[in-house]
Amino acid sequence: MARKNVQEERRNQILKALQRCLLSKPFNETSIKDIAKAAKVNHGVLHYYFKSKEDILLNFIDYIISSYRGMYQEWAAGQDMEGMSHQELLRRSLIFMNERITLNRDLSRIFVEIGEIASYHRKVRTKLRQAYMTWIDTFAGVARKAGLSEGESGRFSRALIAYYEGMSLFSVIMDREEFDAEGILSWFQDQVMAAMVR
Amino acid sequence: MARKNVQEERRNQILKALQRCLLSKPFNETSIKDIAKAAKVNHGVLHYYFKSKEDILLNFIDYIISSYRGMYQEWAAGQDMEGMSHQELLRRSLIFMNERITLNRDLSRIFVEIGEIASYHRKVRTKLRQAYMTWIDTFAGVARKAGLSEGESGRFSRALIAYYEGMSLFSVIMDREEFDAEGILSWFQDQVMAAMVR
Amino acid sequence: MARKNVQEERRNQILKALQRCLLSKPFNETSIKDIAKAAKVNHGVLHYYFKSKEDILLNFIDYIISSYRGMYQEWAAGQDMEGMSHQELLRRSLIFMNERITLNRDLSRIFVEIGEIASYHRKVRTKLRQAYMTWIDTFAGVARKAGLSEGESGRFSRALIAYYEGMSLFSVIMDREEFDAEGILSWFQDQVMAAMVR
Amino acid sequence: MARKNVQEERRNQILKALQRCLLSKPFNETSIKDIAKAAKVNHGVLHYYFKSKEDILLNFIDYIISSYRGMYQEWAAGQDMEGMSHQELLRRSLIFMNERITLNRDLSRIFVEIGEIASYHRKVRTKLRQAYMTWIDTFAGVARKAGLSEGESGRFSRALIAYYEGMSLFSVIMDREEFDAEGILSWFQDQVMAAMVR
DNA sequence: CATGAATGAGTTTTCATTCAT
DNA sequence: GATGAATGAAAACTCATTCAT
Repeated sequence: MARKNVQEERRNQILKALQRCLLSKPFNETSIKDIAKAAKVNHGVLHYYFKSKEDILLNFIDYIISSYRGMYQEWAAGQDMEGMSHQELLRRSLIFMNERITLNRDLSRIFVEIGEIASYHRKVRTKLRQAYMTWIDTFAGVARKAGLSEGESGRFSRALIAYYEGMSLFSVIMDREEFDAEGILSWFQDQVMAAMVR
Repeated sequence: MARKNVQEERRNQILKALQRCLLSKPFNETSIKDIAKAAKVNHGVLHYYFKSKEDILLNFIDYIISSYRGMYQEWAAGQDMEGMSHQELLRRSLIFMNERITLNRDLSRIFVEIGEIASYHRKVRTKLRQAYMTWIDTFAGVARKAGLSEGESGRFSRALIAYYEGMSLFSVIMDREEFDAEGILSWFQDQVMAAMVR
Repeated sequence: MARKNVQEERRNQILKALQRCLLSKPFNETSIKDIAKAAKVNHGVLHYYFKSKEDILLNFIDYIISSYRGMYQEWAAGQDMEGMSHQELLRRSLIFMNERITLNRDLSRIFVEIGEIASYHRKVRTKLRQAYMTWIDTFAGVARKAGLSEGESGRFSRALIAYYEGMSLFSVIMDREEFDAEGILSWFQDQVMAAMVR
Repeated sequence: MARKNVQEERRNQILKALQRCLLSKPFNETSIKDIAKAAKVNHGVLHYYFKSKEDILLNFIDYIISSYRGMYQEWAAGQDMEGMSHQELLRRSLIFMNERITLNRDLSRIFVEIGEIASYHRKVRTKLRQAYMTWIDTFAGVARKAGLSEGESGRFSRALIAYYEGMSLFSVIMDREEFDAEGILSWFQDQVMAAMVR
C-alpha cells in the first residue's frame, strides 16, 4: 500500500504541476519538460507514471473534474440542511457557484482550456460531458425539490450551467471593470429566485 | 484595382481555409502547410500574404468577427421594423441568436477555439473583448427599447450573451439528444419574454 | 549608347546599394530583396541585370576594387610630382593609405567582408588576389624609386600591404580609444621612413 | 564526474566538428546538420548541448581563442628561459608566431572567418577584442623587457599583431608562390630585430 | 526507479529564383 | 523592361518518446 501511495502521490504531484502550467500556457504549448520542471521531477518520470502526453491529459481531466466536484461536496456537507427550506438551499447553491466556481478566475481558465480540448478530442469530450451531466443532475435535483416540475428543472439546470460556463469564459476574457461579472451574477441570481417564487 | 483584388482574394481564400481547418484541429495543431493545403496554394504564399502564423490568426479573428457581425446586420436589414413592437423585435432577435448563431455548430466550434486562444493571447483577447462588447451593446439597445432601465438592460444583455456562449460550448460538447440545446434555448426565450412582460 | 548608359547606371545603383547593405549585414545575410530595397528598385530587376546573387557579388567585387583603386589614382593625379623627392612621394603615399584607406572604417568593413568571402570563394579570391598584387606592385614601384633593391622593395610592399590590411581589421574590431589606430599608423610610418633613410 | 565528462566531451566534439566545417564553408553557410554530420552525431544533440546556433558560435570562439592561446603557453613553457637574453626571447617569439600561427593556413582561415563575424556581431567582437588585447599585452611585455619604452612597446606590439593578422589573411588569399609569405615574414623579422638593436 | 542522452519527425520561416502579365 | 505572385528547397529549432546506465 505504501508503494501504491507513493505512486499516487507522484501522479498527483504531476497533475497539479500541469494545472499550474495551464495558467500560463495552453496544453498544446506546454511541453513534457515544462510539466516536469513545474513538478520538480525529471522529465523521464512522466513517462514512467503516464504512458504518453495524452495519458497525462486524460488523467488530468479526471483529476480536475473530481477536485471541482469535491469542492461542491465539501461545501454541501458543511451546510446545515436541517430546517433549511429548499428555496434557501437553491439560493445558497447559486451563491456557491458564483463565488467559488464562476468567479474563480484560475478555475475558469482551466475550464475554458478543457472545453476547447474537448471540442476536438473525443475521449476528453466524453469525460467532460459526463461531468457536466452530473453537475446538471445535481442542480436539477435541487430545483426539483424547490418546486419545479421534472421537465422544468431539467431545462432550468441545463440553462443555468450553460450560463455559468459563459460567465466563466467572460470572467477570463472580459475586462473586470467593464464587465462586472460579480454584479451580473448576483443580479441574475435574484432574477432566478424571483422567478422560482412566482 | 486588379492587383488589389488579387491580394484581397488570396487573403480571404487563406482565412477561409483556416476556418475549415479549425473544424477538425485546434489552431495550435494546424500547421501552415495544413492551411496551405486546405487553401490549395503553396505554403510559401502564406508567408507572402501574412508575415507570420500569428498574423494569420489575428487577421482570422477580425475576419470571423466581422462575418459573424455581418450575419446579424444582414438579418436586421431584412426585418421590416415598421409597425413591429419593440417586444417583437427582441423576440425575433433572440430567435435569430438561437437559430443562426448558437445552434450553428461550426460557428460554435470556431468561437470555442477563439475563446480559448483569447484566454492566453492578449491581442486576440482584446479583439474578442471588443466584439463581445459590441454584441452586448447591440442587445442592450434592443432591451432598452423593449422597456428595461439603463442598468437592467446592461446586465440583461451581458447575462444573455454569456448564456449564449455557454450554450454554444454545450452544443459542441454535449450529446445532441441528451442535451436538447434547441429545447432549452426556446424554453429560456419564453422565460425571458415572460419576465419582460411582467 | 543611351541604352547602354541606362543599363550601366542601374547596375551601379544596385552595386552601391549592396555596398550600403554590407555596412550592417554580411553578404550571406543580405537578401536580394534587401539590396533591392536599398536600391529602391523592384527585386525582380536584380535578376534582370544580374543572372544570380553570385553574379551580383562578382560584379560588386570588381566595382569596389576599381573604386578603391580609383581613389588612389585620383589622389596620385592630384600630386605635383615635379620636384618632389621619391622619399617624399613614399611618405605621402603612406599618409594617403593611413588616412584615406586604413582609417576609413566603412571601407575597412567592406574589405574585411570581401576578404572573408574570398577565403571560401575561388572566383572572388582570384579577383582579390589580383587587386592586392596590383596594389603591391604600385607600392613596390614607389619603394624602388625611393632606393630599395628589387627584392627589398617587393618584400617591403608585401609586408606593408599586409600590415595595412591588419590595421584595417583592427580599426573595425578594436575599441577606438584602447587601440589608437591613428597613433600606431603614424608611429609606424615614422619607423618606415627612418629605416628607408638608413 | 562521468556525467560531467560526457557533457564536456560532447561539447568539444561538436566544437571541433565546427572547426573542421569552417575549413570549407563560412559559418553562415554551415548548417546545424552539417556540424552534426561532421561530429557524427544526430543534429538534435546540438540543440541539447547548446541552446542555439549562436550559442555554438560563442562557445566556439572561446574554444578557438583558448586553444590558440594554449599553443603559445605550451611553447613558452617549453623554452629554457635561463640565460636567454631578452632579445633572444623576442626573436624566438617572432619565429613562433611565424611558424605556428601565421603560416598555419587552417588556423588563419578560422581567424579570417572569426574576424569577419566579429565585424558584424557585437558579442563575438568583444571576445575577439579581448583576445587581441591579451595577445598584444603579451608581446608588449616581451618588447618591454627587450628594451623598448612603455609607449614604444605598446605601439610596437599593436603594429606587430596587426601585421601578423594581415599576413594571415594573405596566407589564405594569396598564391603561395607569388606571395612567398614565409620569405616576407623572416625578412620582416630581421628588420624588426635590427631595429631593436639600433 | 531515476536520470539525462539521444533520436527523428515535424514546425515556422526565409529566400533565390522563375515567370505570367 | 518592370512588377509582384508563386515555388520549393533548406534553415533553425522543438519536442514526445525511447533507452542505456
